Amino acid sequence: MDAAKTIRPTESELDILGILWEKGPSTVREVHEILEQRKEAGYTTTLKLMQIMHDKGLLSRDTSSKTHVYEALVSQEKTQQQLLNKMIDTVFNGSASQLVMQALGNHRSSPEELDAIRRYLSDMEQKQK
Amino acid sequence: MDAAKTIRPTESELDILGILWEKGPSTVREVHEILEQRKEAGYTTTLKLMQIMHDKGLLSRDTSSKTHVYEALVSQEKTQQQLLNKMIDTVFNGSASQLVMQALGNHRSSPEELDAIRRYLSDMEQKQK
DNA sequence: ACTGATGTACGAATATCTTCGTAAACAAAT
DNA sequence: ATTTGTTTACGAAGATATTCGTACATCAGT
Repeated sequence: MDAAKTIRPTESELDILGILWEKGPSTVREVHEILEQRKEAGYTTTLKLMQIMHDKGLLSRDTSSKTHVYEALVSQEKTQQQLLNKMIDTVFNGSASQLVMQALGNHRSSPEELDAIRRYLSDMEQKQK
Repeated sequence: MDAAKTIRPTESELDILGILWEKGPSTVREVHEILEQRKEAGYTTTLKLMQIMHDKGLLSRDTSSKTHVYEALVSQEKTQQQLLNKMIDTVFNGSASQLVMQALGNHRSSPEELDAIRRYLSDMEQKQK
């Protein structure tokens, strides 16, 4: 199956990846400052975590200046797919549409978002014909 | 925030919950037999896991006969919501629609499923008016 | 040169998850 | 009654993840 390695970030790693995807390349302090707003965390904890992620190949690191700059090496899209598929399989009885409806009902999206989804569905319909 | 306890099943626990949601109340052996088809697992491992889940309050247990019968105590819907929200927050930049489109593109759903989603969207539109 | 602030490296303690061996209880079959 | 197979209970080892203290390096301001 996946000769391309499976991406399995832990919870904490995902938190950090999320920040890096949004902010782009960042220092430990920048990541930490955002992380702190969401959860209790010591600075060295964040540092260690990011070092481990670098060891695992999840992050790249630019050490040219004293303060290192980290960047996500795994793509957000691949990770999303990976997690979605796993979730659909185990929690949604294999049905993607079940997941979709749950997601829409839940977090009620803005009208703009719903429109985007409608357009997306129309496109898919076109292509099927 | 969530005075109602947060549900945080582990990976393995989710596998078992998935089976119990689908099959309903089951014995360890029944669960194990299905689990085995998907992954390497020893019987006592499954047993232990289910005992732990019972301790945690994730499963109920009927011990009236020698062979105990377990049942999921956490609802599939609540768990789905919980996991979805977490995922939307960390991996999808807080955008439910981004998740939805990724899910639809991915696992391409059957025409019937897509129709169901369209109907669902129309319903939402109605209610907004 | 000293001080304080900020950074990395490292190691280790803690917590959590996962796996399984072994023992004891029990029932069915011989 | 003894054996065989199935079950639960228990404990502990092994794996993995998380947290943080401490030491050392570096730089800016005094």
